[in-house]
Amino acid sequence: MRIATWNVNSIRTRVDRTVEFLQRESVDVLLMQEIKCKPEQFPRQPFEDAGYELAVHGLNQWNGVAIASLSPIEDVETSFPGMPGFLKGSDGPDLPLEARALGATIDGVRLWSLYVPNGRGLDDPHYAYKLDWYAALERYVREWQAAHPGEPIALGGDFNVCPTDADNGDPSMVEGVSTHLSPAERAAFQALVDAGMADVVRPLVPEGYTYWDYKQLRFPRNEGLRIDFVLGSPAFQDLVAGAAIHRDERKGVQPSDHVPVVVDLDLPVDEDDDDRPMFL
DNA sequence: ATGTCGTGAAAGTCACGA
Repeated sequence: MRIATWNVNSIRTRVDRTVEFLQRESVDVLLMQEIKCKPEQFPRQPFEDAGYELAVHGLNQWNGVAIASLSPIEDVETSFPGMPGFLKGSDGPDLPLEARALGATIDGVRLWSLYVPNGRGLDDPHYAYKLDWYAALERYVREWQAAHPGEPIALGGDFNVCPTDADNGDPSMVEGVSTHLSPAERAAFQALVDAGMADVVRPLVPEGYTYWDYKQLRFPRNEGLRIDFVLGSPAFQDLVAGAAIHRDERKGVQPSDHVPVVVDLDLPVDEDDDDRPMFL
């Protein structure tokens, strides 16, 4: 099974090149972020014509996540338990949830398409929201793994953090000033790793960015960021057979500012039932 | 010059988010 995660930056603008990529690369499951539309606005037909099922979660023109899959999509959740909300100018619990998480089980693998809050600025309320969001996500993955020992789960998406200095090639990003680089953000990301969710791409693709700003010739200069990841539990890690970052998707007509990150899984198959993964 | 994008609302440009 081939899984990809991709911040598409508006699916309505990029549906053709998105589906072309899926077909060209034989992607079985695509985790999308920043679809920037409501479900009724999502361009379903090109995906369905290509054989994909869809799960879509969008509330307005902001954020929005979706999953396209050749295999059936089961047990869909539009937020993870404990996920915090956000409302500009408001504080406290029980704020409205944004469309930043979509969970589903596909071929026995629990998958999440995640769009972590950007943070906007170190003094911005959105930054505290980002850290809260990470902390809640860590609690969720710990609880899920405790409740489902030995089952594979992965988090794919735009994590809006450069975990290491090498992940920041954009000179406008300054330590101590910019988000994505702060010790607190890096600790929040590392806490997911410490909860068992390893970056399964890094060992196979040690170099390369996944995002280049549209401004300032960032792509031609290769001044990008590595902020899109697939993090997997130990059972998921055991399935990983390959990975790739598709840098060329930043080229051409109307590219997203992010590129797809792909992970190949070797799913063991029960000989008595080809549709049932062995680990279930 | 935040110099590029994408969206929606009001509008034939602006505000917002990234």
